[in-house]
Amino acid sequence: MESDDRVEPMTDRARRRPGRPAGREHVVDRERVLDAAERAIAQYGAGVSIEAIAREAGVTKPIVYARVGKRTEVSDALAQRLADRLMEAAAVAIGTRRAGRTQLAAMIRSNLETLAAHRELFLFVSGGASEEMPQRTLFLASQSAKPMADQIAVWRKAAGLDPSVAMAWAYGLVGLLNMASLWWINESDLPAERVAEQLADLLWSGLAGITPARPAQ
Amino acid sequence: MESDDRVEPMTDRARRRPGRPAGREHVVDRERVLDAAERAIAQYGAGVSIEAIAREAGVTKPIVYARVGKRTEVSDALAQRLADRLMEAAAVAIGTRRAGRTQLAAMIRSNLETLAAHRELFLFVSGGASEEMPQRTLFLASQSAKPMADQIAVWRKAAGLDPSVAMAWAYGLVGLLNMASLWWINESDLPAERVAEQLADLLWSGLAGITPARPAQ
DNA sequence: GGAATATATTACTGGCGGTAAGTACTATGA
DNA sequence: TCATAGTACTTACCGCCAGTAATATATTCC
Repeated sequence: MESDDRVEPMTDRARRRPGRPAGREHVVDRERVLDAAERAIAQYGAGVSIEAIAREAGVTKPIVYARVGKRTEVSDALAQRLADRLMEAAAVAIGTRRAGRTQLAAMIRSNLETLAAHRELFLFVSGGASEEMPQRTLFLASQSAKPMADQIAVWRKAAGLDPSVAMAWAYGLVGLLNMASLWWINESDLPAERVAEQLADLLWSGLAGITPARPAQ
Repeated sequence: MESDDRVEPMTDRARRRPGRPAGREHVVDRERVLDAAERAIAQYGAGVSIEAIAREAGVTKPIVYARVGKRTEVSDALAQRLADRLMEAAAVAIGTRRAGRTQLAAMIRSNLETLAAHRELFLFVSGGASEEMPQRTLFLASQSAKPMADQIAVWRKAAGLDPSVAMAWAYGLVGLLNMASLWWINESDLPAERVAEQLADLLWSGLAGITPARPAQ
């Protein structure tokens, strides 16, 4: 409700006249636009408009299209950033730990906390909607799943087991982490560490222990 | 460019004049609108417009709003239907099998096949976008996760184990099934049975066996 | 028969994604 | 140095769609 004096198509500060600006470089490059997109998403939520992203970057809408592309392309670029951040955080969390249950729990926890820290970005990226959702969701997931699948295949081979499960497992694990994170972020007040332990229990030991193991039921 | 004779706002067949129609019942009820929504989604994809849904139902847009509500409410109602269908299919697939790995694989397979059969509906429901995505995705997930969590808690208690893992596990499992299904539907040509076996391996026995680490296992 | 009510359609508003048209600065060649 | 081409912005616009208001016709109640 504030500052609605007339139509103000550009950002309040830094109004620019039409035409080429004085200087020889782009006024903002692709990375700056994406930075601005992240800020705008953090501020306005996942439904943020391209116009708002442009305003945050200090330019107008067509510049966003020129530097990055249409909405889905913005989303893909940010998905890449988010996936990189997840992998990086996981690497840090894993640290020097030996592979095993403890390492797994650390990885899950870092995933929970990283997604929580980039909550709206996560939603923007996974909420593209439109016709082509499947490709986009899978694209996002594949950023994390592909490397994971490689590692799984290596381990399985080393253990003398069938490595062809790698893709299904990797996508499944990514889905598990995403959904559990979404749930934890929105509806749970347990500490990240505890949820990570619970999920590590499931993933490390499996469900085998939970059924009555006896007759009946 | 064909058939652009005037504005033709209603469906081609069954044009209706404005005003209350002759008869005392609603011309279509809520369930019919939702049926039409499913057909329209199957035909036009997840990005289908409300107008197209109305047309498929043989009515106009405001009727959809009167019977069901806005787009997110249509999506929620269909999410409920899809969740019911998943549970029902799972119950049939499980049949009389005893709880165990085989039962788990049957359940996963039914999930894969049911989602594949309702591919576009699945995408419509999980692709709402907008500001309130988290609540909506979780709402959808919770339809499946809540009953699953109850069952897990029962089993864990019966086994003398901590039942507080139930929620995290249930949401995680739903996420795993959804993502793996999405991957399988779009990118894999393995038979459903094989993927179900692979995922059952993971969920039943866990990851414990895969690390090279030691003779652990 | 006429007022009140119920049930539909048509018409409109607002906003947004995406693009075309217009404007101002820079670079290049005579 | 000046004209011409090219570049990098802005404004203006189009089309589509979600959601709602205004309107038209049928039924019900007195």
